[in-house]
Amino acid sequence: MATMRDVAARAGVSAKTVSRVFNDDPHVLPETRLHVEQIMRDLNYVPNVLATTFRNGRSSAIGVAVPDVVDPFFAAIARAVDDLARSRGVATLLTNLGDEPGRERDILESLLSRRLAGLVVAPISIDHSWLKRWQDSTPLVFVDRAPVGLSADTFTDNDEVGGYQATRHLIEHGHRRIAYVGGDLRLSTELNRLAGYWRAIDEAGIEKDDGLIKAYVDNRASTEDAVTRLLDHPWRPTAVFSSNARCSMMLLHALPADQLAVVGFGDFPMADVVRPALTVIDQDPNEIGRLAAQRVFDRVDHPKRRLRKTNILDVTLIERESCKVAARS
Amino acid sequence: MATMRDVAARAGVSAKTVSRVFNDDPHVLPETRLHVEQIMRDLNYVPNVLATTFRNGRSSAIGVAVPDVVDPFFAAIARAVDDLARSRGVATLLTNLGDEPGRERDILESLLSRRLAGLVVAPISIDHSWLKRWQDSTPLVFVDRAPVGLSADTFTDNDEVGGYQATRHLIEHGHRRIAYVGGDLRLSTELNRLAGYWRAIDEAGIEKDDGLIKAYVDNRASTEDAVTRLLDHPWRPTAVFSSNARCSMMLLHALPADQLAVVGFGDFPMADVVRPALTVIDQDPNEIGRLAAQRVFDRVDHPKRRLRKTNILDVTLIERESCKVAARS
DNA sequence: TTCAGGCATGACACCGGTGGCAAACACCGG
DNA sequence: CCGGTGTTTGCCACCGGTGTCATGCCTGAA
Repeated sequence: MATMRDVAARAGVSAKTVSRVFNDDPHVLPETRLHVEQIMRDLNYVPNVLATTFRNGRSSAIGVAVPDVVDPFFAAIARAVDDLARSRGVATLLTNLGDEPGRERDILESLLSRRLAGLVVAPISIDHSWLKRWQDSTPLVFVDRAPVGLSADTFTDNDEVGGYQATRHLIEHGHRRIAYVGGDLRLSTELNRLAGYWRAIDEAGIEKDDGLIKAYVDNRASTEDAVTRLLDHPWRPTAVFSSNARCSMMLLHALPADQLAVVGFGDFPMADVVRPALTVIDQDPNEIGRLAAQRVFDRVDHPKRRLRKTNILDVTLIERESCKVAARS
Repeated sequence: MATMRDVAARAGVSAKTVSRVFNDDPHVLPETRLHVEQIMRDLNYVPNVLATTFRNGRSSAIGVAVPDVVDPFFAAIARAVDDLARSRGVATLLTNLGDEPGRERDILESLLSRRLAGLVVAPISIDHSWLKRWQDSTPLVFVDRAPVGLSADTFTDNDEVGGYQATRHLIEHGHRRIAYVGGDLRLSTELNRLAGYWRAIDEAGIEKDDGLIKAYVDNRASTEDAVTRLLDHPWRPTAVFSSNARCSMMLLHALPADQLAVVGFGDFPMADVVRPALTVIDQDPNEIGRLAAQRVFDRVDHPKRRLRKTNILDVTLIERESCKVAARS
């Protein structure tokens, strides 16, 4: 690993001159430049990014932290951020947050202490007040879920409206007994989607039944359990609103075909290929990622420009077939 | 952003003592320790990881570079690496390589110049000789595809055998006209799967027909084109071997239902839910990721231990239904 | 001839944590 | 009371680029 000083010594110049050559500083004699460039090639010189980053206190890379890259929704967000960053010649460093809210802080702080140019995060915990001290040095952009105890740039979907649309759509197809299957209700996304569900139920004058609400469904076992209970319910539902893509995918595994009408929150690969093709509320993760990355760069380029912090994106219902399963009584 | 020296000044000790407190050095008086810890809390001190990394020339994080995190196969590898690293308290930094082989070097070098503890890479280019100079300073582990022009730890699937098994399986179901649909044939994985295909075809005494080979299928348009051409083929195939999960997923979109029997290389979410459920060669990306991460740590812990570099993992056929579509003539 | 001004180049400090070594002090047995 | 040992703490240099300022040289107008 040759250093700048190694190159300098060989070339018979100072380290600073090598630095200038590398950074295309015009104040270098063409012949000096050529000579130094030759030596750099000879020694396979690669600058130590760490030293530069350390010196000026800021890296050019941006960070992305999502709950789980295996989830196609988050993978798409990460990919969109990467695409935009790449077009600006900036590297992207992606990290999994996992499913333990307690570890979120450690993971994010480990990213932040690398002095990244900015951070896009889809949070899993419910307290972000500790991030305050990082805010003035690093642009933070939240996606999917809003921060708690912190004011920061946020791009979320209109979860309440999505939940409402999905449920409303099932009601319009003649369903009155509509179940809700979702994940962790401490998360704002889940809570808002459930709120939208209740609003649609309420508006249609349907009697509320907590027995149809299956939350904290997040693995195969709990999904099967929820499905069994729903099908055994004394007044069995004819339709289900699945509140996230993970649940939808697991439901498709666990649910006997054509038993219940389904509308899912969040599109995913193959949702249009399964039979019946799944009707979904589409979230457009690419757009979220793109906007979040754009915002990071806006904040980097114009530190004091005032921008709307809270941004709620519209969701759209993609009608396929799963909503059309008959509402047998 | 308080530094160690800020803490030291406030606590009336030297920076070194603060460093010792932070690193649980036993040679600190308990009362000194308590006092310094108090000041650290007061000032919200967070150590600059960059400085430490820079100082000792090595970070504790490991890097993962894959073609595309949206591809569930690579996402699963990344996730498995992350899981193992996490259990050792090591951070993982994930990066997309994208689909331009020419950019691979820049992206990897940008990762490597961050002086990571190790790098797991699923490469997209066909020349890795330039990585030689990094090898003695950073453990490199290749997954999915072997490096070209470089000897390094490698964990790949037995692509040739997988291609053979898939094709053989279709032959056993009575098919004689079997098409191949795959991606970029410059990649060793694709090439080996095709080789396995040819071996099975050959062994069964089936006449070779290059018209049934559709390579470089990598987006929706080229998939539809390939399907159209295959169905219009004078001697139309009755089955398809799809050489990667991406292709399989696109084929499921483009292929009219029940027209052709299909066996795909690589399982993916929903492959068992679509109708007919897709028969696949299963690659177990979790195992690959786990082994690769394990190898990185082995290399870090025991720099001179001798280990088998080339590791080829067995693949297994998961029989579902798509292979059973009748071989109509 | 002289001095201002432009240009190529170099010396040096600095970013922040830490290894190596020495200093300061306590304590012990002889 | 002394040398030796051990413990706590501090000083200094270092990692590798780069910002700042200084130096030396050359050109051209006064």
